[in-house]
Amino acid sequence: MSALSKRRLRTWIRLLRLTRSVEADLRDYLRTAHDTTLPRFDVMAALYRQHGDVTMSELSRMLLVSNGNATAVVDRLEKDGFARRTPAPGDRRTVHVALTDAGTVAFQSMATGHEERLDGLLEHLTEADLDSLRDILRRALPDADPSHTPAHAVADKEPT
Amino acid sequence: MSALSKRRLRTWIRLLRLTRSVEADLRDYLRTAHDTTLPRFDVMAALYRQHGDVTMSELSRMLLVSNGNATAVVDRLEKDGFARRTPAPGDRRTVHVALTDAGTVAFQSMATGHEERLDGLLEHLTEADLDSLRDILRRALPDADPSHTPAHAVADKEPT
DNA sequence: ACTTTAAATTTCAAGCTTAAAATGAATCGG
DNA sequence: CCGATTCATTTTAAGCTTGAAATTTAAAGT
Repeated sequence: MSALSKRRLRTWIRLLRLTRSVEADLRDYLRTAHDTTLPRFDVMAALYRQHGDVTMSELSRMLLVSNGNATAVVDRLEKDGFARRTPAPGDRRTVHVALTDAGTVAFQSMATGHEERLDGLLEHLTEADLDSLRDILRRALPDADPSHTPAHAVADKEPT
Repeated sequence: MSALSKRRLRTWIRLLRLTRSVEADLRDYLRTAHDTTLPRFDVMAALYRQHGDVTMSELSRMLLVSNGNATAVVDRLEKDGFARRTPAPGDRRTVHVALTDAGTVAFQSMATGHEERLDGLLEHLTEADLDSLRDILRRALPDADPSHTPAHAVADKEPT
């Protein structure tokens, strides 16, 4: 196996190390400060962004999780009063999922803390680093489907 | 919230998108080609690297997973005959975990396929990209503890 | 109308993961 | 030696996640 392939493996391990430790910190923040979890937050973020009328299929595609998984997390959010399912008019197979008012309020507070926390975790990344990363990640995932945006996505409509 | 903080959030989302889709592909490969899972592979990779005498605590630190999680995955590997627990001489609290011969053989074949697969997934990353990424990821995780190497780590003793 | 095919969602079993509590063992200060 | 603390691991309960099978509905094709 080529030296380049070994370097790719090393880089992949580094990438995993970063995402896992950042996720561990965010998970901890969400648990202690908001008594919630990362998967719940991800779903709420996706619902908040689209504000309303997201189908279960869209949800699982956005978050890159299985359809059964989306069902389970939405079930729990619904039980907590943070999300609501409504039958889609016109197609009885489809349901529309949305945040409730309580869910929206709860999410906004979570999102602020989440962004602050993340900002601290990535404080050593400069504008130049973010530029490079954007280019590199684009190159790594050339077939990126915008509907695959995996959660957290609270921010930004600004030009990339 | 600052524009920089919003950019950090966007970058984080991109990073997650990449790691999730790469993980999904590797998971699929391991399942179809080797009838195993990513967590099992990660544990086997850690054991293979150290070849022998890894404690449960070291394992969970290396993989950035909880101690209870390490227990569960090692339990299953042991049941499959791929890993072995032996009491540590001198300290009756501690156990040493190692791959069995069968585990070693199985792992080597998985690791080859895993590296090839990953090489394909990251084929668009050039040497220059890998250089940049190494520097950026180092900056992002300045307190990186080398014992936190999260799995997969099969390759490489070469200089970083 | 009827069969087939595809689509959206849920259900299910198995496994993964975490945080917290429990167990058992070593260590340390008195 | 003793009590307290710390350490290594396992256990437990709850929740997460997947892939596959099952349901239900819609859309075609005949």
